[in-house]
Amino acid sequence: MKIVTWNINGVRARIGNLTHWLTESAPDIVCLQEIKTVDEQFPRAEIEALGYNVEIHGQKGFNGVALLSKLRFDEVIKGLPGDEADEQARFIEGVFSTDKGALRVASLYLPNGNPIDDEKKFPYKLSWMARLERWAQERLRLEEALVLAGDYNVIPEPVDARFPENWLGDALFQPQTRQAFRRLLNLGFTEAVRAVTDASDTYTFWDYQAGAWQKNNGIRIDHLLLSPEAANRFSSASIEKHVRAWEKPSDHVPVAIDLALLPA
DNA sequence: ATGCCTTCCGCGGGAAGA
Repeated sequence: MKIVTWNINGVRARIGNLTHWLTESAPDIVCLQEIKTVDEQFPRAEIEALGYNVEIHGQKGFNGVALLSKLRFDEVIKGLPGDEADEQARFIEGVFSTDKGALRVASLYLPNGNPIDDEKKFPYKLSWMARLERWAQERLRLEEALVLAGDYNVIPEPVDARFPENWLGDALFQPQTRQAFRRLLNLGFTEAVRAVTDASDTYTFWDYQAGAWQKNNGIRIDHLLLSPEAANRFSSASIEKHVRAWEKPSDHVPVAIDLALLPA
C-alpha cells in the first residue's frame, strides 16, 4: 500500500498537477496540506472521478488539510486536540481496514513559527508540537499501524538542508523545534526516509525565490512517522522530486512510502 | 536574512509562507 504526503500549496491552483500526479503515481492514500480552501470549494469531483474517497478539513484562504483514499474511511477525525481556541485547520486523521487490522493515517500541517521573535508565532509552533506529542502518545497505546505524515516545518538535522547555516535563525531549525521533533520520534516512531537512507540531498522543499530549485537549495521538512506496527510493514520510501520541475509546481514535492498492507 | 515568488482574498495591495 502506497501512502504519500504532499504540501500542494493551493489545491485549486494545482488541480491539474494533482490529477496528473494521482494518475502517474497511483497512491492508495494521500495526505495533502495547504489546500488553502474551504471544504465547499475543494475540487472533489475531479479527484473522486479517479476513484478516491475525499475527506477535507479546510479553511478560508490558508492552511487546510485533506485525505484522499482508495480505501473507504471507517472513521474521520478533524482537528488536533488540546486547545479549543485554536481555529487553524492543520490536522485530519482517517482510519481504514486492512488485511492486518486497522490502519490510521494523519495529515498534518505543523505551524511555520516565523519570525522567532514574534510574540505569538513561535510559541504557537511549540505548543502545537506539544499537543501533537500528547496526541501521539495516546494513539500509540492503540498499537495500530499509524502513519503520521505531513509538512512538519522541521529541519531535523544539518544534513537536511543544503545550507544549514542559512537556517540558524529560522523557526524550522531552532534547537527547541528540533528537540520537540526528537521527543516525538522517541515515543517510538520510525522516520521513514531516514530509515532507508542517510544521504544528503534528500530534500522535499525548494523555495520559489532566488532560483532555489535550479541551485538545489533545498530542505527536508516533509516527513512520515511510523508506529512500530507500521514500521514492521515498511519496505521503501521515495521523494518524487521530478514533480518540482513541472509547470506551476508546488514548492514541496510528494514523499511516498510503501507498507505491506492490503485493503480489507 | 529577507521577501528575489506564489497563493489567497477580492479588486488593491496585504497576509502568509519557510
